[in-house]
Amino acid sequence: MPLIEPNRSPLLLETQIQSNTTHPPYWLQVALDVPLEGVFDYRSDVPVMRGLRVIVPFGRRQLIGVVVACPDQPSLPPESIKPIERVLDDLPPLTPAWLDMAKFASDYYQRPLGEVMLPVMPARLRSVAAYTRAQSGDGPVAKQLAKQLAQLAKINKKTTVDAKHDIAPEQRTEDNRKNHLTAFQLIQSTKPILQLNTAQQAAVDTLTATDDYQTCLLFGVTGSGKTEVYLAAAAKVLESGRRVLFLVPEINLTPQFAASLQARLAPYVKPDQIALMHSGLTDTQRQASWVRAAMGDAHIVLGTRMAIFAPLSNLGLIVVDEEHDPSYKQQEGLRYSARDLAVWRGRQDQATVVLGSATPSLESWAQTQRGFYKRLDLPERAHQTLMPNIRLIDTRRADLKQGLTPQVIDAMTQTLEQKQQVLVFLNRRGYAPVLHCPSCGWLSQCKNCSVFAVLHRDQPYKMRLHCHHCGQQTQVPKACPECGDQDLQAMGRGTQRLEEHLTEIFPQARLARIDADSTRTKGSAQALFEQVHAGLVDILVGTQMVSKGHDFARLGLVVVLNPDSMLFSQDFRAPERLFAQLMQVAGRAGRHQGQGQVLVQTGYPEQPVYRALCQHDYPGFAQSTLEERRTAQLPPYVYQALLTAQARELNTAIDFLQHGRDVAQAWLDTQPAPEHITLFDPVPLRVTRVAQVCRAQLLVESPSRAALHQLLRAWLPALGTRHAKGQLRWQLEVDPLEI
DNA sequence: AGCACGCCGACT
DNA sequence: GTCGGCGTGCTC
Repeated sequence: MPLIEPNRSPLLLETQIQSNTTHPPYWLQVALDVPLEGVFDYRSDVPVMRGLRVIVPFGRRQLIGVVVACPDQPSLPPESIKPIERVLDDLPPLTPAWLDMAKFASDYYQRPLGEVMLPVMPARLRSVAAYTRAQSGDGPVAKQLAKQLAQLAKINKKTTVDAKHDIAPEQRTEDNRKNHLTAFQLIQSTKPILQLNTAQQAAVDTLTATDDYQTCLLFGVTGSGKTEVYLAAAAKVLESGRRVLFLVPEINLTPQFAASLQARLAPYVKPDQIALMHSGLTDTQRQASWVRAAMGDAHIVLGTRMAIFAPLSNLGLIVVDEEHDPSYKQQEGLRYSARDLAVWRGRQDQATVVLGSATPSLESWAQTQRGFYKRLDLPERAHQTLMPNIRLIDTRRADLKQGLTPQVIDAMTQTLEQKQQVLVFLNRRGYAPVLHCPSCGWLSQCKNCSVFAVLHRDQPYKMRLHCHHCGQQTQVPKACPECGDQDLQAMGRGTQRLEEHLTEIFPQARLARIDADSTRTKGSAQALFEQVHAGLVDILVGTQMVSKGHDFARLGLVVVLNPDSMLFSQDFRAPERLFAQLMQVAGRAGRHQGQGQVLVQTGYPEQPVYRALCQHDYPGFAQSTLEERRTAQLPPYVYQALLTAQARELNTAIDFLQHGRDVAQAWLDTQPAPEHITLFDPVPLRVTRVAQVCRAQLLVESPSRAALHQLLRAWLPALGTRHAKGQLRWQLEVDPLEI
């Protein structure tokens, strides 16, 4: 018994049965969440639409799968094909466009289709147990869905009767209420769309000029009003009845964004038509959002990378805010880039895609130069505030006091005298990166990992050693484990130690520290940020946590300490990341009045990345960096895939990769143009061992995407699922961000 | 990945 | 005599 009226969603009309067969048995291809290549054939007595979920027997268990095709003929002997158990028709079928996107992701990232489709759905929509617990009929999910759908109907009715005010919270389910809470709180701050400046208006005009596919790169410095452009474009798209998908890098940014969407788009979208999707929600909340998207009741979906899989139809606009942010790349399971899928989805759905950033990824920048993306520039700050003044302080000949140059201390003193706030940015948490014995040279190495255990001081005089890779915490030894010397020393500086030093230098100042340690408990980050906003903090010490999204009204000075460590990593993308990071931190200064000051303490002031930073010259930086990438044949001028292996013994991993390399080489030797592919040698990762497991990798490169994927398709099946007798795991990453 | 079958060690 | 260790084999 369907829980929704058959014609409630237009999707049901669009997705007619694909099969030409008009009599049973009907053959179905079903994608299942199992690590096996391909899809699985089943039979059914009734026709089943593509995109519907079904419960099927699989070996000795039952699974929920998605019907992806209804072929005329099965691909196996019919007698070996089992019948499906049940059709789940509680939701509209996933649209052909959605299924196509999943298929694309499956091919592109080399994962079985079912391992793409099912894990992106809320857990209970893919759990057999949730459907079969109660006898034949409605399991908990069905009941829950029925409730959610009834709620939606009620909301829709209410909002049409009384469109001005939202319904009272007590009429909602608990889940819906939680989902909407942040937006409710800010609804009183409703403002109309602001007057746009010329550049903003031009950007909006371009974004809304076509109903067809286009990708635009919105390039605008912090404070140039990118959000206004998104909102104005979204308003136009919503007005035309199409849906909008907003992607943001982090969960923390969704409440803020939800509030401004709701406040500023009030004339175009009702609060309950905005659905959130991110990993901070409970499964029930995610399910509610999923259902609203699938039913066409969500006009805006806002979320982190996972939201790219929202089952929205009729998409008109996809916004990817801070498109350069590495968190758009999933780092386990299906290793997708939500930004790249957004572009693909936009083309599929004939929607406009807007990628926004002050420091675009060089991949996206290169796409504008190739003419694939349109570049839209917002050259100035929207509220006529000045760009921050960025200066480099050379630490090489400086007389450092607790790691701070006299210039920095003077600037901080002045800023504090003017009753303005100072942000000191140090991307290194803990007290000190390593504990050291001066007499024998012992260092606090983690025993599970090939890194140093970091010294932490959570309360005064209460130290411990903490490994940031495996999480192990140990007591600080009273004496050197090697030579027994009792004079162990903390080497270097983390945020905790910096905070201590700043208390000594500025005893009258009120300090706060925001890093992963000080914000461990739920709500503490919020509380700390509120203190800063309320002016209860003079000096804020923080890691990259403080660099995103937050707009500090009274911040006059930003000090950046020891950024060089970020520059000298093996990764060719290090300068690009450093530029983006520093630009973002610098952008926190002086957003509301006066000119913000930014001081960067570095031992390498001649590095091009710092010079470009001082000039606020992203285009120049991008130009020269892309030139280097072209010369060195690095992305975006070549495409990469990375095979990584983990095993107890490093050699097990290396041997597996070497074997993989041999297999690939053998295949290449049969090809007409093997020179298009470069196979590198297997190498241990920079941090070779983590939690007693050794990791190694093998890089594969090609200037031709097609050639690379041709290799991957031939290669992966030959690597085998289980390998070696010892535990060995491997995975492939297409377009790796870090190598 | 699950889940079962299948043969070898210390326990009520 | 059994409970349970995890090796390997299969899943439309």
